[in-house]
Amino acid sequence: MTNRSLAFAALAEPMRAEIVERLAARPMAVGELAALLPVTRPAVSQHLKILKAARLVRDRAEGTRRVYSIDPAGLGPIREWLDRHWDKALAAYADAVEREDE
Amino acid sequence: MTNRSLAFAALAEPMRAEIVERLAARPMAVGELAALLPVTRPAVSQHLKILKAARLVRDRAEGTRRVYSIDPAGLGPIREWLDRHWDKALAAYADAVEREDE
DNA sequence: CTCATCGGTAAGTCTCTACTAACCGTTAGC
DNA sequence: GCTAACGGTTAGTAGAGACTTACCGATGAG
Repeated sequence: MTNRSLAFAALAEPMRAEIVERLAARPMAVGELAALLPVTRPAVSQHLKILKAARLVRDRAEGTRRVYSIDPAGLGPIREWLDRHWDKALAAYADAVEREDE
Repeated sequence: MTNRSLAFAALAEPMRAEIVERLAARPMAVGELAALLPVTRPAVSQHLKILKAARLVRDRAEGTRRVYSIDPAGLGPIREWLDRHWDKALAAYADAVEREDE
């Protein structure tokens, strides 16, 4: 699976999207996140594992706690893919309109 | 489910991402798509239904054929969401760095 | 060293989804 | 009207994944 599909799949899950929103506001530890969300800590841990694989979050050790924050790396590929294909679609559309004028 | 989550979930499926890529190159009918992809026509039809619900594709009738093309409408919400939260994350990060200097 | 806290992992369950085969409605040409 | 082509829908199945409880390793305080 491509890294881009990993990122889309990660963000498709509403709970993971909310985790990203929380971490975007400020970095947080796992237990802190779990306390704010309607799921158990292991569930949060599993979501973070998936977000990390998609390079959407990073983590750093801080004593026994692991503080997670947004990783900008995963965003690039999906932004680029979206821009590329939608631009292509618009170009193809403009092309079709032009051809109709003939 | 939000429209944004619909769009992310739609694009998370590799087969649907490929359908989007094909349609970005040029609008196509359902059977035409199915002939190019390693799945049956009903599968393509179901994928298109999901992409249409996410407003990522449109369709127009053309005789008995239905020609599908990219719909720009679904792109906006996800681009906006990505930009908003990643900008916020970067701002929060800059803020944290600044606080460390104290 | 001991014990509590923090967090990742394993096992099991339940729901969701991607797919195929079979069917049905609709349009176009003869 | 009849028939063929096109495509959406249904029913059924196999696989993925989101969640919980229970467990285990690692760090830090006393």
